[in-house]
Amino acid sequence: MYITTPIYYVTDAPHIGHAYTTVIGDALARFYRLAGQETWYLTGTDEHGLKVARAAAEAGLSPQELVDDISQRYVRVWESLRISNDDFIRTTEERHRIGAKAFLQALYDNGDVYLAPYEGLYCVSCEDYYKEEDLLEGGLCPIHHRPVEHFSEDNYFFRLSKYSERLLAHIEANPEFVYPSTRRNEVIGFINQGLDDLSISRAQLEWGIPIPWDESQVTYVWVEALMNYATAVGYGYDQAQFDRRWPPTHLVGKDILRFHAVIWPAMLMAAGLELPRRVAAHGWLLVGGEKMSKTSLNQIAPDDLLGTFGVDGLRYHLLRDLSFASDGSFSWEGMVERYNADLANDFGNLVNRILNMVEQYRDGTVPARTGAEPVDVGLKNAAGEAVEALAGFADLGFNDALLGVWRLFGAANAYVEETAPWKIAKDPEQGQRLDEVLNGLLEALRVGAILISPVMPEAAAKLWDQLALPGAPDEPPYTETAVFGTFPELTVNRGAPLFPRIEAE
RNA sequence: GGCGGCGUAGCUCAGCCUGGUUAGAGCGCUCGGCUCAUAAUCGAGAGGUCGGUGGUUCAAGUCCACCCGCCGCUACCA
Repeated sequence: MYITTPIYYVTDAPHIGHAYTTVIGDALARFYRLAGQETWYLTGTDEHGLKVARAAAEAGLSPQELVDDISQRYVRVWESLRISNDDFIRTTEERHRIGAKAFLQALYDNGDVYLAPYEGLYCVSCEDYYKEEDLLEGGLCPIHHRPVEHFSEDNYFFRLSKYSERLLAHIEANPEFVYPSTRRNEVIGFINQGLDDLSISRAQLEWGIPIPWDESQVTYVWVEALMNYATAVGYGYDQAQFDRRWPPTHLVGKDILRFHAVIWPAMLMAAGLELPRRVAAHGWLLVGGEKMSKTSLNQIAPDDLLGTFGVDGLRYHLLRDLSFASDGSFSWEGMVERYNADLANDFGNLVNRILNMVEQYRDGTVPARTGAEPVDVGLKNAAGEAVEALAGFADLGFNDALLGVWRLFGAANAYVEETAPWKIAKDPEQGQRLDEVLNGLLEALRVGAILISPVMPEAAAKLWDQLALPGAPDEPPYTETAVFGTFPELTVNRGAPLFPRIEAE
């Protein structure tokens, strides 16, 4: 399973919106690995184009210096969020340059590229094109209130129009190709209104990848950026790797769906490559709540949240409180509520109370069940259902799947109440029953650690350590390791609470 | 304007495609229990004219029409 995020444009510092996409991809990638599937997770940075060149000039840096700096920031943020990407592609890398040129050449050789004048209304101040209807009265630039110029240069065009029918046919034949269905409708509507050919080169720009057959032009940044998904896995220089990884599953924000669901597939058709398995577009992260409404999404850096919620708290919130397909609101209050209710109370406290009882009543060591005693089926069933719920990750149903996993913790808490170990512990004749109860609870924690590992790798690992289990919670396949059985006789070591409660100010 | 979507408990949402027991979940709230635990946990409960009107049907949150409110897409700003 080859999973990609968009490559992020380096004029933007990493913010919570980038983190949302990347955390989703990470949870998905970790899920597939946990399921035992070979998985390759790619993210990276998009580093060419006019805006970068301009930003570098403003900062008094060379473009390369600028992109080196910003791309490193992304690398560091993903490390701090425990993103498990297998590769990080930068479009200024040689492998991308080689691959992109090969890709362009393939389009050219297929007869899908031609030279034609690119005309438009151009504002010199903006250094940008406008459409007639976007201008103010009298043909003035809406930003600078200056007359725009009619501008024309020869560019290479990709015959996008040629692929309308085939794109529609593919989308019709593959209902899962564009997800969710409302976005699929938008894409179909867009194609139906007719596709124009796409300008894929720029003559007045140096910071980019030259057109292979005409080095006086560089590739239009969007077109070049899309190719990263192919060049990162060997296109044009390592066919064996490419064959092994392709095709990808693309995770994108709804704002860039069209590039991934129309332009990119058409390019792939022209290059003779298999289309992506799926292009999944998630909704926006809207900023609500008092503390954050004063600032914009762009200014919320993931670091601002890690101090209070921790990596796992942030990751859990992004996956549990938001629904992939629709927009969701992101608020400090919402995060605190969710953290306290699910992580501190339901889960963290469960871990703490169980380990505490094991230490108090059994000095940290509970004998393994012999198998002769009846296992309490309710707890075992709850674990089985939680394992089934996790499969929802494959359909991007993270919030529902997590709700399902949390039912196991609810069942374990209820089981504690029902069995009341603190009472049994006072009765020497019920020693065996106490062992059985505690063993079942430890086993529930062991299963839980496995199931949360795609979302909360840190907490999963800590819990695993506290349980003194060998190996790691994320060893595949979970469909076998997470089967509820007997917890081995180990001496647990209760650590600090996994999720200390956050007190409201 | 065209195309598409949404409006269900205080909050966030599921259910609607394939009409049919007392409309569900999580959080919040109220009451009760418990005391191993991070004032955590367990149980019970309150709370909804399912945006409005009309229609189809033995039966509509669920299908149809219209209306009101909100939102998305309608190409080259990563």
